[in-house]
Amino acid sequence: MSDSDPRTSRTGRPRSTEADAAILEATRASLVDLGWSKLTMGDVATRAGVAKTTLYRRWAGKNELVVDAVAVLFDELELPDRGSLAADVQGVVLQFAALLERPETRTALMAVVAESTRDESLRMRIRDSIVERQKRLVLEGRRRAQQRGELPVETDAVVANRTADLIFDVIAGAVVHRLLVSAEPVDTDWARQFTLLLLSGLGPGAMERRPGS
Amino acid sequence: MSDSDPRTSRTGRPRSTEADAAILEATRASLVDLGWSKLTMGDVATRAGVAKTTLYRRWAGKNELVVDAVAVLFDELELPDRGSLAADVQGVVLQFAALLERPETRTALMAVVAESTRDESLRMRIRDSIVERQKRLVLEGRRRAQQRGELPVETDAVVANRTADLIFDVIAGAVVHRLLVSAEPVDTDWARQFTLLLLSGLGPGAMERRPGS
DNA sequence: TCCTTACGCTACGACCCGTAGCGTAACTGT
DNA sequence: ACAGTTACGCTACGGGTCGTAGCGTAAGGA
Repeated sequence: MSDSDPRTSRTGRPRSTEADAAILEATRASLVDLGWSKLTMGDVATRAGVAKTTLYRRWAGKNELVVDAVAVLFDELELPDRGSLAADVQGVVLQFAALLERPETRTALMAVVAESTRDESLRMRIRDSIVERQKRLVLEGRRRAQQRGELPVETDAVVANRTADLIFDVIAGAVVHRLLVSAEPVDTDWARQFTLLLLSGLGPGAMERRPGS
Repeated sequence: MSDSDPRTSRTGRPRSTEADAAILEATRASLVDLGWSKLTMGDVATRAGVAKTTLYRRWAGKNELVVDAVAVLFDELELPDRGSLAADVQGVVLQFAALLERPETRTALMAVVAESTRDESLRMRIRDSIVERQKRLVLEGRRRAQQRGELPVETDAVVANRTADLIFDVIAGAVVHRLLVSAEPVDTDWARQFTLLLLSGLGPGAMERRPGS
């Protein structure tokens, strides 16, 4: 976020929160219409009904602005209890795919990641506002599976954390790659096949001990 | 590639192949130094010792140029027989990771993918010059595993193809996500853990029937 | 009321874009 | 050898975006 700690500045005119919202909304809209490369600060300012200088007072540039504009979209991901680990995984895969189908998300995510390869602070910004926030889904899903007895209870906290990171990268990575690189759809069939692979692996006999549905 | 079919134009001065190579090389260099957003056609031309107009005679713009400049990097991936499916997977994961560690690759791949979300022809260009070409690794690895008896021989060709696509997305996606989004290293430990997950899954008892290290 | 900060607006030099026009270079067929 | 054809390097151009500075005004706090 554009650091707006109320304790830092108590005096003077406060920053307009409506402007903040309008700018982020305008950024997403502009992203849909123009795409990343043709998105300009001037255009966003016009759409938001705000002066261009106001944008630069809050964000250093295009990168930071877009990260903030898109980060909130990921918060809508949820993990309703579907009764089994397989169903939960499949559900979150389809949800994540639906999120990435939205033009502002797919465009912005990849573009910002691309830019972050040369910008350490931007990379951390992405990590904090997007990646770390969504690991909650993995942790929640695993917790439930353990309660159901579908997964062994991890004793070593370090190993447990590493495993959660791994699973997160595998799920998110596979969906992103399928959708944005391979350019193929993520439908129910694919989600089911992927879930099966994730739970059972492709080792010998994997296809025979298939978990429920 | 910049369509250079020798049959189309037999007469006149031929296009300089040295210039082609110099331009692609200069593009990669500029990508390393400046990153995607600050890379300009003029800069590439200067580095290549070529007129800017020459670039536009061969490529429509930045996107197409960068795709061609980076595509060849992926061809260096190989799959030497390491004796087991697990070892083969682990090997290709590390190789792919090493490729993505190179600044020109990581920057370019993500940037071009981002741009492709709004450009159908660019998406196809990526699919053909990068994605499809590298599926050979999956097919080769599975063929070997089947010969060793590690995997069942697929009878249905359609299913077999779908599975190959899935595996490709999972492997490539996980590595890309780990490196570029989560911004964590892909080392031997991670590769081993990932391989174990891919082969055995995370279902009940998966960790006990681990395949040969 | 004074102080402080945010806002909208305008203007600016710097840079990059993509194209046009020109003269020259390289290769081909007769 | 010569004309025909295509690629090249170079220069110049209008159009657009960048990021900043300066100004007067608006909105809160002491």
